[in-house]
Amino acid sequence: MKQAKISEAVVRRLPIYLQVLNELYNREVQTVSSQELGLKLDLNPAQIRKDLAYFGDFGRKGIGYDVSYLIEKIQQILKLDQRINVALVGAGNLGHALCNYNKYSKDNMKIVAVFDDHQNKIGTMINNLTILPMDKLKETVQENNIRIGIITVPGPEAQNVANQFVEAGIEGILNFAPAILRLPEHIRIHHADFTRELLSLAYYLEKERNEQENGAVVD
Amino acid sequence: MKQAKISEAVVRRLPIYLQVLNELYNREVQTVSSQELGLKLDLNPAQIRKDLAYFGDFGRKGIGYDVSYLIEKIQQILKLDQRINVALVGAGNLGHALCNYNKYSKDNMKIVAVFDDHQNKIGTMINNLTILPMDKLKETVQENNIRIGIITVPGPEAQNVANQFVEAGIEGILNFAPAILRLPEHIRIHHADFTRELLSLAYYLEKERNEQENGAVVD
DNA sequence: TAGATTGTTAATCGATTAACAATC
DNA sequence: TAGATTGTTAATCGATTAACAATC
Repeated sequence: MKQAKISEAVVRRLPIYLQVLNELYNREVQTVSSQELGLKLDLNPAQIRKDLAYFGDFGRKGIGYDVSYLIEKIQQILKLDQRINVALVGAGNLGHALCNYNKYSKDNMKIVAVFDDHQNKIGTMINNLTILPMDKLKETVQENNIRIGIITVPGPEAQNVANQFVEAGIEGILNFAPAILRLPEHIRIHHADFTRELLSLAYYLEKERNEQENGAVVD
Repeated sequence: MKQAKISEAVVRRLPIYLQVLNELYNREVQTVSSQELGLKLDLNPAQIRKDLAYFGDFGRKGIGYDVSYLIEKIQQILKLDQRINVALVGAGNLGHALCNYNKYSKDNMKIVAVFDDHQNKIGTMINNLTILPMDKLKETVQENNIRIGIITVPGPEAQNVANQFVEAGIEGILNFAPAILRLPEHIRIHHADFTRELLSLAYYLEKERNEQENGAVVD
């Protein structure tokens, strides 16, 4: 309802709610109940209600939630109602992919600057953005009110890039590099390192496809 | 120590341990304590010890953990000691990026087939892989013992691709598309949808302005 | 031996779920 | 009104952390 300490688990579910709500909106569904959302997302309806109730009374008893109203509210909570400028370092394939995503995004987060330190890339274009050299990072971040930095460089370079982002005054970092980063307390960092997801996925595979008698791990 | 129910939270930390251990290994560090790991990863040392103890007695009292031994053990736990073949659908920039990663990976997970349904892409190469049409998916998966599928197509196509993976007999899916997927119970799905990370990151911006510390708000 | 650090049990903390009065 | 569904409190479940005997 009011200000309580919102746990990270709750915040991480908000974008998921937003995703399914957008799908409903596109199908012109007006109203949805926590039960229906729970079914779609494999979540407990009570959890969904509780999550949303941290931020306000968005639903109507006996009715459910108005889809477009709830979308609007969650966008506000996630600060997507304000323009948030993003910079990206690392103009490889992954960097390209993220910049492309830009074009289709209808929310207010935009990659507004791309950096790389390879001479052959500097000055070339990704979509409508010119790739800039790293020594332009700080001034660009500051002049354009850039608040989030995305790192798509190889692992060993990631810490260095992160440091430069911090130095430039960024508030949050989204890191795609397979690396552990050390950052000051006040910088928020999220990881989008797909190797983590891929390796943990492997854990859940069946024991062995080829039935080759792996002795139980006992010593 | 033995077989207990391992929680997902534990499994998701294993790749992170592996990452930091690999860094230590590269710096030729022989031994590491849970305390040191905890410092690097911002995790409680007791948690790290407990996580590892689910799978065996890997450490030595008074000494710590042997880095290369622990790497080996975690790789076994994650099934990285066996070859795991992966297929990827969606040969865009993101697909390219993941295939490139392949080259540098020294573990046993490999993307061995790439699919796309755009005529202009079919037959062209990514690294050493020829892009195949979707109607070759099932036979390729089955003939090559492919167990994991990666989805890097646009959101609206993702469910369809997922269905085809399931049909082909895949065990797990890593989904990069911004979409909610419905899948049978027995299929493990992990999300690498960066929009989720990016939107939840936005939530944490601008903390400073909200810093007005109003104590216990009760009504 | 003295110091360090594990593996593990017990205590704490936090998150999820159930239940239900309020109410549309 | 009767049926549905919220917001919220209380109960449950699970995960994290502290503490410490065992031992290298």
